[in-house]
Amino acid sequence: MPSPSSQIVTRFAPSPTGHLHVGGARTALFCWAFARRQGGVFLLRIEDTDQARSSEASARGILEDLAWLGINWDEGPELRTASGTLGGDPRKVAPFYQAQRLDIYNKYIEDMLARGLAYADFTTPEQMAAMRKAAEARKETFRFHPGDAEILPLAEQRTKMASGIPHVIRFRAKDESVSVTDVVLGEVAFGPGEVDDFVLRKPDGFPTYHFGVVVDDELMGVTHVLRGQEHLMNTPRHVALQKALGFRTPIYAHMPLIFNDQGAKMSKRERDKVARDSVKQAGLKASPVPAIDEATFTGWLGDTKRQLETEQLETLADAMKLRLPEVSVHDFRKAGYLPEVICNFIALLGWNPGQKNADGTDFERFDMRFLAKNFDLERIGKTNSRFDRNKLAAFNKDTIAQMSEGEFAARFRDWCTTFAPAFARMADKPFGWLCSSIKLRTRTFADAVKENEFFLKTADQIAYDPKAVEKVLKKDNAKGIETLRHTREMLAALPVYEPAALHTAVESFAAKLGVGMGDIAQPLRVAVSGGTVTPPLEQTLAVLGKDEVLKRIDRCLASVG
RNA sequence: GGCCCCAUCGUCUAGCCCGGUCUAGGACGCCAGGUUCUCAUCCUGGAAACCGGGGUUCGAAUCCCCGUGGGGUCACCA
Repeated sequence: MPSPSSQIVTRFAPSPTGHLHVGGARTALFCWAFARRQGGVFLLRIEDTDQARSSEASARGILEDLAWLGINWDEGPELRTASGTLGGDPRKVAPFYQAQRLDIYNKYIEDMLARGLAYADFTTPEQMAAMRKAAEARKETFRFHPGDAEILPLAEQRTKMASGIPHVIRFRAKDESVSVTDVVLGEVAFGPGEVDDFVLRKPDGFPTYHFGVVVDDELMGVTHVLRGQEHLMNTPRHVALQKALGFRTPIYAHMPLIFNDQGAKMSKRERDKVARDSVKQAGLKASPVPAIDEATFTGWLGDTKRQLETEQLETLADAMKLRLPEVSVHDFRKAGYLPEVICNFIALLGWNPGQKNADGTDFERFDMRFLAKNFDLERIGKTNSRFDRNKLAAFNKDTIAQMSEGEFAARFRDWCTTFAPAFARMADKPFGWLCSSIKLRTRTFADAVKENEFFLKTADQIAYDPKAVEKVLKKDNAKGIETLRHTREMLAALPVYEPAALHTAVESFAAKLGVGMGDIAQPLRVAVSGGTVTPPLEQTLAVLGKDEVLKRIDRCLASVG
């Protein structure tokens, strides 16, 4: 057992303003993996200092997404899961919600005020904006750093604060250069004046991100800060603050960023864009779903900057049978990606194990245990990467293909329970047949459901694809229809509707007619599904059952022939 | 624009730190062929990259400089 002082502590500190993003998930994963590898502690802290945007619901959602991914935190808010409770406070460093730590921050503010490390600033937002604009007009970078003479004496600051005048508390920055040591990037130097008198406490009494992070990381004993490179420019501020307060400086590791396929930042906006574009293409003038009111809809349609609520957007997409690009962990879950695959894939975005398989191919398929055993900071790359959904899907497909049929059926059913209840209601036997027939052709659960919707329709809901009808049934003097008629008789006489029996029946029937399997199968496919693509014939027929198969053939014969 | 980071196939990357074994390897995708009742799987083959320019060196994808390109960041948001 390492002594407490040598134990490493990592932390993931999301702000609860929405769903967990894949970038955030990767940060959490790396923090988790590093802590595991080092035998340390992985802590979760909720940075809910933006009162307007934070919500308990999204904090909860983030906890659940992390738990689903298998990124288990040792300390932090508690969450009960099927396999136990996550989180807790063995070292007594709670609370883990920053909004509950205001007293702590204020104590440090008091101290800094008294020591002249910080000061109350009564500049109004309007004045700030004007100064910023003036600096811009002079083509200068705006930095708030008044001369000593412009800062009120402490006694005067206190009087004004006591009288209730809105103010912020600012850090009094020193005019010196700051050097940041980063495990990934190396030494990064920032010249004097780069750190300005940034805000520590907002007018509402809540700490800013910078202040909360520095105080909490110190108090919670965080030794390693792993975060995205978008935070690099914040680091000199944090280091300056730590110095002023006499805190330790943790070891920093800034990770490369993750972009979408277009090379832009992955954001919810992409989803709005896809939905908006297809609404426009469909020429819709009003919302097809009641969940979105008139004004919201037209406003959103006309303004590319506007976003719909997550719920609204999803309802709209469902109604239009649209597939939105996934950006949050929840999106991927809903689309039917496996949590272990997501972890494997995002781990590869910016890190790789640097090992080869026996056949010389790169070793890139690994599980959480492997990460917990082998993850290191040294192999984190420096270059930003694009999130390739194609490759993710390929990983997902391969993982599914390697599952046993039993495992696939269980996990698919489990997913269907929440995301495709109609499939979850299927009886065990047909569901099993369906699963064994689609396992090798399933990329995601959502795709599987979409491709196999015809199973759950009623005979009269089947829409026949005109091209398929022409090619398979009507061509060559309706040869297909003729074959279908004969096949119907054979199938009507068949007592057992199970894959093996159906297979022999169809095969020997084809032999009897002196035709190939395809000549029998294709007309049947069209009759039973409306199209030319279905899982293997015997399973398709078995899943549907005798009554349904005959009903569908009859209807097809009646409406096509 | 200031500051900062980065740069190998379309994409993710190995190799770079400790120059030669790199006619630069793998994966996803793509193309062609084969197996097959459709689709898919599976098998075989293929096209595909060291951003540019200077150095250093016998020798550079690997080290240095400049250029170019991309990205991040400049909040009383985190």
